[in-house]
Amino acid sequence: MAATLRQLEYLVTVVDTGSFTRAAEQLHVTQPALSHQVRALESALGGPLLERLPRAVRPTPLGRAVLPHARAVLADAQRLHAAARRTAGLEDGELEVATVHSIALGILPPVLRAWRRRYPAVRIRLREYPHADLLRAAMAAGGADLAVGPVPTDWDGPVRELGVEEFALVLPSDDPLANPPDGALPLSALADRDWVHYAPGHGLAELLDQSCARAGFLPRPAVRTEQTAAAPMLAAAGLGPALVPATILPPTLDAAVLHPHPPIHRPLAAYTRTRPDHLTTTFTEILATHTRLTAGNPQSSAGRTAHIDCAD
Amino acid sequence: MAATLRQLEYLVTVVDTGSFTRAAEQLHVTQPALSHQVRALESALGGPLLERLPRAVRPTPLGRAVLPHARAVLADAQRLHAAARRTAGLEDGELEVATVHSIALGILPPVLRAWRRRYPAVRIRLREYPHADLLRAAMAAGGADLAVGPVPTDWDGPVRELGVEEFALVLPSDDPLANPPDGALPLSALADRDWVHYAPGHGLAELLDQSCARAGFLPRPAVRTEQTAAAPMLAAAGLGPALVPATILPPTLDAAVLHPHPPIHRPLAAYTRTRPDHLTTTFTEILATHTRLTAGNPQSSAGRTAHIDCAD
DNA sequence: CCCCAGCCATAAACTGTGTGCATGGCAGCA
DNA sequence: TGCTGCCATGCACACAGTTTATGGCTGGGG
Repeated sequence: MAATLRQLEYLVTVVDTGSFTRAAEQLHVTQPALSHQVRALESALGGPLLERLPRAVRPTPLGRAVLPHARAVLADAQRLHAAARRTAGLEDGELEVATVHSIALGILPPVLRAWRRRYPAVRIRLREYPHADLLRAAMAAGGADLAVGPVPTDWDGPVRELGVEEFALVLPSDDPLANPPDGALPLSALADRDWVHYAPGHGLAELLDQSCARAGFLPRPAVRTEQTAAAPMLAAAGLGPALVPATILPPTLDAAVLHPHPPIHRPLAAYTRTRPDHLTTTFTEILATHTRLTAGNPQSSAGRTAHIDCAD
Repeated sequence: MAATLRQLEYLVTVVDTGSFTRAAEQLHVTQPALSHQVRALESALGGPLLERLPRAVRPTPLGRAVLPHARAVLADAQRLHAAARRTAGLEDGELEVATVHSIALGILPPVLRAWRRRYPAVRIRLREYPHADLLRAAMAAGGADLAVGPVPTDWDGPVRELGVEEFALVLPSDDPLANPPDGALPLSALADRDWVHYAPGHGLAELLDQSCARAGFLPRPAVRTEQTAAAPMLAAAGLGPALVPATILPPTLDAAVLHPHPPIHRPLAAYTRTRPDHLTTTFTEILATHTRLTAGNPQSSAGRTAHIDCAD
């Protein structure tokens, strides 16, 4: 009833070689098999496609009408196979990566640069979420091929741990507390300050609140920003202290950048729902290699580091 | 090993419906058949194309790379089937018609006009030959879908007779023989004239020679033209008498147009190698309807008409 | 926690399709 | 005339596609 790719290939080869016998040789089938398939195609399309002359074949008007389309179908099929090969060989394709805003700002740019240098033809598509819980939910629902963010809770797919992300305190350069001994400052020293806070639902709002709660106070918000990148800028401008991932700080920021004491860390991971394919695996390797994180496992430093709930 | 059209259709439908179950319904197959075919396609292309989520399916990077090509294949296959339908319905396609020069000049133009009015989308491709024997040989060798010309000798394919083509004598208007009684002139009256002849190998050269031989003389050529259409013009200009198919005479020719006596006819036919398809048959019907030929069968008038060898 | 519905995968049996071998018919050539 | 080349047809077999039956997993509701 419907034409098959094989039949179309047979027809085109018969026309190109000018004979059933030569086409059969070229296609490594027997002449009767070929004859039978072309006949079936003629039946499917409603009439003879080829006129069988004593020493040649000749396309009929119907055959001539159909031939260019047959060639197009076969060319498309070849492109399909070529695209599959290229994607498998990391010479084409697109990977969808989901992450939280701060990681998109801090950790991923150098990783994407390295990726682009190594696999220039494979595109990366970024999907950003304001909170690690939203990231996790979206990932569970199929929102991307790979998620990069705080280690997800109750995740039964493969998880690749990347290391821990450090947080920094940002104050104006001329703040009285801008130069503490060894550059470390307890959060409690800023208990009476108004803070550069994050908008409700932003993962770092939750992290800030919890960290301050542990230091015995509730941070009063001077301003709430939805943009992670704005926090250090606002702190530098004197709106109040900000707690930000160290990786998002611009190198040229004119501000005091201090270590919270005790340190505030957050373990990060790359995770997928199912066993990742070659493309996803390769990206994860580049990610692990080029990520500017503190090496180590939060469990091994649990005795000396504040253990925080992982949120963005 | 190789993807099949069916597998590609299955893949695209699963992606478009978002589920194997719905795709199976839409395609009128069972879900396991669909599952099995998509699996086979994944095996053929070297990896998973779809990620099976609990309530959805999601294309993998490989699947996403392949999908546009799969759609292209299916679209071209649809165009192929559509082209076949259109050609069968005389809404598309191209017919190759072989003929001799004089018929291309005289009989075919009004036929092609009528064809174009009736089937505007079906193109006609003309192949012209100087001699009916060349036409016949080319047709035997597959040179066109349909031949229109003098009835071929020893032809075992289908032959459709179209009627007989009359020949006319052309003289200058002021020729002493320009106004014979009842417009008929025996060829012998022009025995001492130099004639507008045709180039060697031109079918009408042979016809002229034979017609004159029957009248008892050999025509001396004043000029030999390769162009059939030039003959009446040269005769009108006074180069000598010309014998031409009546159908090629322009309506506005300033010349004496006489009937040879006895009349010179030539039976014409349309012929194919094998049983013609619908397109060819329809064209032949239009040809038979619109051809400006003398109705009749050369056999029925054999007693009163010079029977000539058919050449162009 | 259990039950149910929805969804996809797998196995086995059956049906449909593609292929090779054998054979025959036709045309062209020596 | 005989031989070769070429395509079509018939039959048997192997492979591919499909259905029926079954099972496993997830999510939602009681």
